[in-house]
Amino acid sequence: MNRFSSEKQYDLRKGAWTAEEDDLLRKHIEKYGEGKWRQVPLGAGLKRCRKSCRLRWLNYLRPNIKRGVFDEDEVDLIIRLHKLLGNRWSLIAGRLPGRTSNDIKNYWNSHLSKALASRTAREGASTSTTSTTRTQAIKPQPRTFSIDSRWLSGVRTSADRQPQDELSKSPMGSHQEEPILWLESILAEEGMENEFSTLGFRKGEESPADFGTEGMVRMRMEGEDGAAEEGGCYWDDLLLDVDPWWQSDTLRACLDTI
DNA sequence: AAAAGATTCAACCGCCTGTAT
DNA sequence: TATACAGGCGGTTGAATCTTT
Repeated sequence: MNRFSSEKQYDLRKGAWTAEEDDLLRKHIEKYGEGKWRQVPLGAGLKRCRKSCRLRWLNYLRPNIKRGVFDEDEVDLIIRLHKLLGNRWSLIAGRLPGRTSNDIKNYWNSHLSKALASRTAREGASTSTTSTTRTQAIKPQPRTFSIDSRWLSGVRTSADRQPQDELSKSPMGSHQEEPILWLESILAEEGMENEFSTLGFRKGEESPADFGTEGMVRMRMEGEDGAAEEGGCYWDDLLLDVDPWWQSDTLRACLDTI
C-alpha cells in the first residue's frame, strides 16, 4: 500500500469538483492559508484526499491563474525553455506568470509536441541527405544546493549514487563544452558575482567555479569560520539556487541564443 | 442528424525527496 | 539509523467536447 492510498479511503470523493466543493476549499484556504494539506479536507469539510485538494487549488482555484489560449510569446518561451530544461514543467511554469505546470504540460502534449514532431519530420524529409542533430536538454537532478547542503557536508544523496555510466549519459556529462560556455557566460553577467557572494563565495577571486566532469561544478567558498572550503553541485542546482537570476531577464537573453 | 474518431484538459497515480521523530 | 509522513513532481488516464464523415 502506498502512502497516498494509506489515507482513509472510505467515502473519499473522486472525479470532477463541484462548485460547492470549490467554494469550501477556497474559503478554507482564504481563512487559513496554503499548506498543511492533510488538515485541509477535514477543516474544509471536504471528502477529498489532501492531494486532490492541493491539486485543485494549485491548478484551478488559486488567484491570478491565467486561463485561455497561450499567446505567441508564451508559446515561444515554452519551446525555448523545453529545449533548455526538458519536461521540467514546474520550472517552465515559473517563467510564465499565471500558468500552471499542468496547463503547460497539457499544452505541450496536445499542441506543441505534435507540431514540433511534424515540423521535424518535414525538415528531415527535405534534408534527408544531411544528418540531424539531437536536442540536448538540461535535465536537473532532484537535489538542491546551498552552503550547508548535504552535498557540501559530504553526505551523498540517492542522486549522487547514480551509476557512473548514467552520469556520463547525461547531457551535461557527455556534452560539456556548450554548457560550460553557456554557464560561464551567465556567471560573467553583470551582477551575478553579487548573487554568488550571497552563497558564500569570496569576492575578488578570479573565478568561483571550476567546471568539472559529469555535470558537476566545483566551487571555492567561505565556511562559517572564514576558512576556504570546497564544494560543488550540478549545473541545474545552480540554476535553482540563483533564483533572482532565474526570474530575471538574463534568462531571456540566454534563451534568445537557443 | 447521428455515429465515429480526434482532441482537450482536469484529475489521478506512483514515485521521489526532505523532514520529523 | 530507520521509519513515517507531507509536499511536490511528471506521466498517464478518461470523461467531456469538438470535428469529421
